[in-house]
Amino acid sequence: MARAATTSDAFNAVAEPQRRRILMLLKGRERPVNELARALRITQPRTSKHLRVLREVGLVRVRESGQQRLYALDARGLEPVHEWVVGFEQYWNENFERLNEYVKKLQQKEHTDGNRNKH
Amino acid sequence: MARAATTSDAFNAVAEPQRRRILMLLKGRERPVNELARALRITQPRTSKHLRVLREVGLVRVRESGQQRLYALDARGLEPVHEWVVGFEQYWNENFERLNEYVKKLQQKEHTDGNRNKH
DNA sequence: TTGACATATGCCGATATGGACATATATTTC
DNA sequence: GAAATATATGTCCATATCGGCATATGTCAA
Repeated sequence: MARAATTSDAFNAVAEPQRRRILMLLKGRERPVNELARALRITQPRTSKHLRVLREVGLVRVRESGQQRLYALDARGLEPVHEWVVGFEQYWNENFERLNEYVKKLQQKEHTDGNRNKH
Repeated sequence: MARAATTSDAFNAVAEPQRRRILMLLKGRERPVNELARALRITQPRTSKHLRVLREVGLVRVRESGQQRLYALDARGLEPVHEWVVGFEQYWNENFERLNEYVKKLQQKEHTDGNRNKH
């Protein structure tokens, strides 16, 4: 078996930088494929393929509008990613606090040493 | 060019389910490789390889302890992922609100129709 | 030194990837 | 119907992936 398919879940889908950019471009308003391709400066087929992945994991919806297909963000699929990563928020904050404490200790130590030298 | 290397950034690193589990197991306390392998029910070499990826993107730190190598979580690398996905939080909430509005409109319409039928 | 234990790495195989290109499909316009 | 436009898809390529297995490396203990 190789790597899990990108189409398997949102985690894999957003691992691709271009796809992350597509999702960001779709914030607020829906857009046709060509507009996305131009904005990303990538070919139209490539854009369509990224959109297909995003469609398959449910991060975008399509709407036919004449000749065009308008893609819209459906951010709900990002909730699992959000939940997962939020579960780590305390840990990087905690690390930050530990670092602060460490720096304080260092400063205290320096202070003590300085005093020792004076005696 | 093929798919972006998993070692390139945190987004790719956490796209792998086993690696996400490793990070979750490392919440709170550091663990040696074999313990992780047993917990995940995967082979030790596979575990070591996942840990290597996590090490290279800076999501874990290693500490030698005699025969063992203790891996510890370094969650700071998850901050970019957090920031990115938080930027979409409003959108799934917004969708939720839109759904609510839609339901309200439906109820209003039903109410109006009900009244119309009465006349 | 030898052996037991813990971990990392190298190689192989099957597969999925992202990109480029050509082309199929669908819609609008003339 | 034919041309123009918008999009999707199929094929080919180079490469990276994850997994298994064997094995190298490193550490401790007798």
